[in-house]
Amino acid sequence: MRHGDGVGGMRIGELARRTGVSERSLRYYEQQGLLAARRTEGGHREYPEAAVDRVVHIQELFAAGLHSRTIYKILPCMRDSDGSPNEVATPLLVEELTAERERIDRTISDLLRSREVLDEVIATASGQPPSSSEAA
Amino acid sequence: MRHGDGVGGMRIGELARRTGVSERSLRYYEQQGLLAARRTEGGHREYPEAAVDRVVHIQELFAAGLHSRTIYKILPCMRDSDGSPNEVATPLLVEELTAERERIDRTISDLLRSREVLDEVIATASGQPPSSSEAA
DNA sequence: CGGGAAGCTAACATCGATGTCAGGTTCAGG
DNA sequence: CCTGAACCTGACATCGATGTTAGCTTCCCG
Repeated sequence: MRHGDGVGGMRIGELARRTGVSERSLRYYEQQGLLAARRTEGGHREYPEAAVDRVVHIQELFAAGLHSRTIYKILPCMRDSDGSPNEVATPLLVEELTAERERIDRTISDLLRSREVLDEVIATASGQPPSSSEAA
Repeated sequence: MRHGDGVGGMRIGELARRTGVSERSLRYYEQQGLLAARRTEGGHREYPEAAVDRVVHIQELFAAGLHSRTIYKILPCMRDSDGSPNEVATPLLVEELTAERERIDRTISDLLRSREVLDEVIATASGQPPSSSEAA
C-alpha cells in the first residue's frame, strides 16, 4: 500500500497516458500555473482524478490558439475545474475572451477560404479539362 | 527614363505596399523560390505586375498553414501564376495536397469546437451562477 | 535489500515566418 | 555632382509549446 493514503492518485506517467499529453507538457502546464499537483514526500507529482478533465480542458484552450497566460486567467472561472464553481471573471477578462472569440472566428473564415483555394489548386493540379473527365 | 526599358517595373517597396507584405517577407519568398524577380544592373529587384497576384496567392497558401516548401511545389501547378497554365502535378503532390486539405478540415473542426468551449467559458465567466448576481 | 522502471530538475534545441539592425550600394531628382 | 530615399546582404532575435538529453533520485515489486 502507499504510505500516505489509498487515494493518493495518479502519477505523471498515467496522466500522460490517459490524456495523450506528454509528460513534458504536463510539467510545463504546472510551471505555467495551469495544473496543480500534490507532491509525494520524495517529490513525485500526484494528481487527482479530476486532473484528467482539467488537462483535456487545457488542451481545448490551447487548440483554440490561446496563450498559456490567457488560459491561466481563464481557468479559475471555469465550472468543473475542481468542482468548485470559483470566481466570476472581471469584465476586462470577459472583454479579452470576446476578442479571442473574434480572432477564432477570423481564423475559421480564413481557413474556410484557404480550403477553397486549396481545392481549386487540387482541381487544377489533378488535370481539369472542362470537358468531363473524372479523376480517380 | 530608365536605362533598360520603360516597362521595367515595380521595385520591392511598391510591391510591399501594394500587397501589404513586408519587404523582409518578399525577400524571404524569393529565397524560398516562391517569387522570382529580375534584377537591375545595380542589383535591385524588379517585379512585373503579375507579382502582385502571385504574392496574394502565396499569402493565401501561407494562411492555410502550408509550409514554404509545399507552396514551392504547388506554385508551378497553378493557373494564373504567370499566365502560363504550366505543369500538371504528380499524383504524389496531389496526394500530399489532399492530406493538407484534411489537415485544414481537422483544424477547422477543432476551432469550431474550441469556439464552443470558449463561448461556454464566456457565459460562465459573465455570470451564470444560479445564485443571482447580475453582471452587465 | 536490490535493481529496474518511473520521476525529477535544468538546460538546450526545434520549427518557421517575420522583425530588426548594421553597414554598404544604388537610384534619381535637383 | 550631391544627397537623401530606397535597396542590398547577412546575421541575429523572436515567440511558444514541445522534444530531447543528462545526471540524479525515488518508488516499489520480488
